[in-house]
Amino acid sequence: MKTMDSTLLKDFFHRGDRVFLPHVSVDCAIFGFHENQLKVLLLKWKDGPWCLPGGFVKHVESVDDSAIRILQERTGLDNIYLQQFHTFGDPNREKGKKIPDTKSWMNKRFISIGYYALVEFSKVNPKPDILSDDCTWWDIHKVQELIYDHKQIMLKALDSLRLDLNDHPVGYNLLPGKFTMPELQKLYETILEEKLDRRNFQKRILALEILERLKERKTGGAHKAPFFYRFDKKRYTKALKQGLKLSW
Amino acid sequence: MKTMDSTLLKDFFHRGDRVFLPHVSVDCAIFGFHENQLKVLLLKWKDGPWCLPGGFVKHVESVDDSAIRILQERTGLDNIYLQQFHTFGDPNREKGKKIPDTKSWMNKRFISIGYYALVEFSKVNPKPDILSDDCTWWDIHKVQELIYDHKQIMLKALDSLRLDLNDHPVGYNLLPGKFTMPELQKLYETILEEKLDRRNFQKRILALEILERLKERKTGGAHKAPFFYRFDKKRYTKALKQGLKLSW
DNA sequence: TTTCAATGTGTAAAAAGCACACAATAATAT
DNA sequence: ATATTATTGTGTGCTTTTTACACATTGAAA
Repeated sequence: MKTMDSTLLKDFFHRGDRVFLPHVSVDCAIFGFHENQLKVLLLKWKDGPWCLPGGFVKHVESVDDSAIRILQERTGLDNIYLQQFHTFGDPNREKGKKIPDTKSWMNKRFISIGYYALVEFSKVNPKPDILSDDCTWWDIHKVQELIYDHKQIMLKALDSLRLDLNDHPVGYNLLPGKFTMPELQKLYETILEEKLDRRNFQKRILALEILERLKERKTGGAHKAPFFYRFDKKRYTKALKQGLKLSW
Repeated sequence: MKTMDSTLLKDFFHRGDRVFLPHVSVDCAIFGFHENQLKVLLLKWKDGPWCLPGGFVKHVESVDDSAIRILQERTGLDNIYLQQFHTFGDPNREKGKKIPDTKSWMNKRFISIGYYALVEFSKVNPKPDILSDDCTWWDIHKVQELIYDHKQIMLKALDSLRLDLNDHPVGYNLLPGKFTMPELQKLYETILEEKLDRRNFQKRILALEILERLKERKTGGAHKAPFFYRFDKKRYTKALKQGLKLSW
């Protein structure tokens, strides 16, 4: 196994540019929601720093498809909510880059196309890539130094997510199939980093007419049992397409 | 002159990739406002179709700087309002591409980073590039077929501009130093493709507190002379930075 | 059975958005 | 000169949305 890995790796560094476009990469900020906190999926390079999951664009592959492939490989999920948000093109963005093979295509300058993804935390099966030996969730507030400009990319992804909250509903991609109103509110509060009024939040969200209240209540916690809700997939999709007019 | 041009051109096709990154291009939708219409600056390839002004990224140049350079070359202007809005990465986006030199780097697949720019129409000095023989303003509604996916890029730029109207003021970059309220309103109406109520528009815009009314009025037209206004640069810049909360 | 903390629901006040009317005026026509 | 006309400047009441806040209900725990 180890031999195969290192053969693969050597080949990748040596002539990866036969498969992938040189100078172009894709980086993904994958967000999940767990225990009332927004999490981001990070990789740890073998004997190196943490970074965002990323990869390269095949010669006959759209950039969107590259992102989809990368996400599939790291999370095991298809059909992920995905948004391209910015392309990072500073020639010094990979300061400190040091690939063993100095002549490798990998040692060249890369422009990176940033995507953010929203996934259901519990469904993700984190898997490291060929360059890394760890792949785990981090609380977004506990993320320290990341490689290159990845911290900046992550923060811009978060900003974009916040802005998107103004014209897209987001819960469908981050919450389990059924959830309570307080849970949905916590999600919004976490993304916005702002406390919202419980009653007004409920009114606003229900006014979108994309939620369906179930007969079932969530029991187990102390205190009064809240109702479960689920998204009306059809109305939700419609709302996504035509855009909402919220303003948080 | 002709010889020098063709030498340059030949060199550009042959070994332009010594100067520029392969596979990466920048395309710009440059918008201006003239005679109550939104205009876009287009180039016409020698014996070919119309296209957006574009170019390539030098090996030691940020993508933003490439866009700034391209804009400078086409318009003669520095300090242009510039927004990166999307990166176009479909492998078939340049369908029908046919560069004479089949082995040229130019014949390879390109991923294009889209920017839109807002400029003061009257200050622009349109200049064709090495590949084109015409560079002129087009009414955005009269733009027909463009090369590759450039029409789609232009439309997405317009969409992005419309969205940006919700959190940025825009007039400063598109209007002359002093202008009347009806002129500013026409600009908004043109971008939004929607008629607005004169009185409510004025109230909303003035409430932003980024305008300064001058003593002077615009004379010459028939009927009552409207006041001139100008943007308070300081407040305008502040509003740009911190973002507005409009919703058109 | 009482207590506690969280949920479900409603209502009044404030703010923002919207529709609309009338007076003032600069050029033009008479 | 004078009247005409289209456009600008300004205000006001109505409607809708947002915001602030109160009270009854309820499931688990003490």
